[in-house]
Amino acid sequence: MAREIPDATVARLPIYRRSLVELASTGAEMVSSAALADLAGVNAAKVRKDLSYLGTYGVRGVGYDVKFLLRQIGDALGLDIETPVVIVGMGNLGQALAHYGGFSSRGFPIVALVDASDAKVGEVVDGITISHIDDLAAIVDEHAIAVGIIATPAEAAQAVADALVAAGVRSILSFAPSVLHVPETVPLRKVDLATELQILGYYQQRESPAEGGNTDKSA
Amino acid sequence: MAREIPDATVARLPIYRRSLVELASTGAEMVSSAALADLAGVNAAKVRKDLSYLGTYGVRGVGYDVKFLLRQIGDALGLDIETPVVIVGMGNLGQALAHYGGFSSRGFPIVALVDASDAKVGEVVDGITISHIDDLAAIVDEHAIAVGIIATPAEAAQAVADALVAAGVRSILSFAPSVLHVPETVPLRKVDLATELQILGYYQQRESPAEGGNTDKSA
DNA sequence: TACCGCTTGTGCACCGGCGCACAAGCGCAT
DNA sequence: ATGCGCTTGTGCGCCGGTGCACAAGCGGTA
Repeated sequence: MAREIPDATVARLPIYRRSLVELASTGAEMVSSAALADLAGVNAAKVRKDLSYLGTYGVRGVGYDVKFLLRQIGDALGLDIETPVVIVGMGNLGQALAHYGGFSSRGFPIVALVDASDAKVGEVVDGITISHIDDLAAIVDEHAIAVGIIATPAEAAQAVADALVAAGVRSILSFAPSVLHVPETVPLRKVDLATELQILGYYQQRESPAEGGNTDKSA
Repeated sequence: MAREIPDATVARLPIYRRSLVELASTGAEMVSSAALADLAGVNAAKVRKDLSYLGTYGVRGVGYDVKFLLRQIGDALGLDIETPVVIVGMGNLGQALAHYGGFSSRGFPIVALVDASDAKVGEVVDGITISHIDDLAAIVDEHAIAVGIIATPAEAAQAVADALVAAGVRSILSFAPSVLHVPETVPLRKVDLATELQILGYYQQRESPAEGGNTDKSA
């Protein structure tokens, strides 16, 4: 049960999952590591090794059971239950994220929106009324919110992160272009749009022979 | 001149840059690797080694010249000139990205917006009129666009990527949750919002003692 | 001029990840 | 029942990245 899954593998599991969902919708029952590797854009050996961390469920000479594998990956990622999310910061990005359907459809329903500006509080976005950040703790508690998304300007990000942690959120996804400090027990991931472009700039300028150095090197 | 900067270092340069801009605005002239490391949330030795790839510009016993370092990093990332960007896909995410000021302010002005839907074409977002995707090649040519941002649904992403490459875009940033294939000469980076949440799900479920396994492990 | 404190630059050992390549093993056909 | 083809599971060598720890070197002071 207490399997230790390497970070690199964890980062790929959602990709496999996506590919498997697609496969399942075509009616496929079984899939080989080579076929899955092709869909996910990675090496076949890597697929096999990654899946072996979930426990071994492949059948030699045949492949993997698509549905079973989907359940295994879902379990590993904790997707068996819905994980409520709050978005902090209702600027352009926050509003777009609120409208973005990809979260809810993948088990991360957005149940609350929060902003610091009185002008925004009370406004309704995508069916949810924006609350004031001062009420964050109560909101997190009420909806049993596990994940906080930070979509504020950089200056506010650390204070928001602190507030989210204090309110009991268990992990954080930040879009703010700043360094954040959170307790070790709170997983934190950062996505910085401008940084991504700057990285591209380097490789583009070099007429790069290689990929842009992403976490996953897949094409 | 033909310095080979490791991928991991390139990914950190924008972070350093951000920290240095902040520092410069406080009037600081010099900065030590330790101070910069603190701001950027990384190890001091790593900072020194990273900067050494730019050529050596630190002074022992003193530190680095903030302005000079900023220029060095800017040069390495190709930020000396503006890099025009086109956004493809004017759904929620595309519109948010169009409004997001962080791109233009960092040397990546958004000069064109494109969509496949006739309903959207002609609409004005953030001062730019949405064009039809069929005109992509002409638009890229006219504005000398170097970077394409894909903000379409997964199904359309590969076709858009192909069109961007054919139109002469030199690098691509994709937000579509799908695997994309592009020529080796075109740097590609991917950001998948739902994937990020799923990864968090794993660590959260494990009451992780570690960070979320980001590309950069900094706090 | 000589010394001292501070900071850079880097050699080195370690670690995680990658992917080749092969043995182990399943199922089907004969 | 036997054998064959196909696919998994993994050992192993390799490579990039990391960070400690130390020598090299600058500037200010006496």
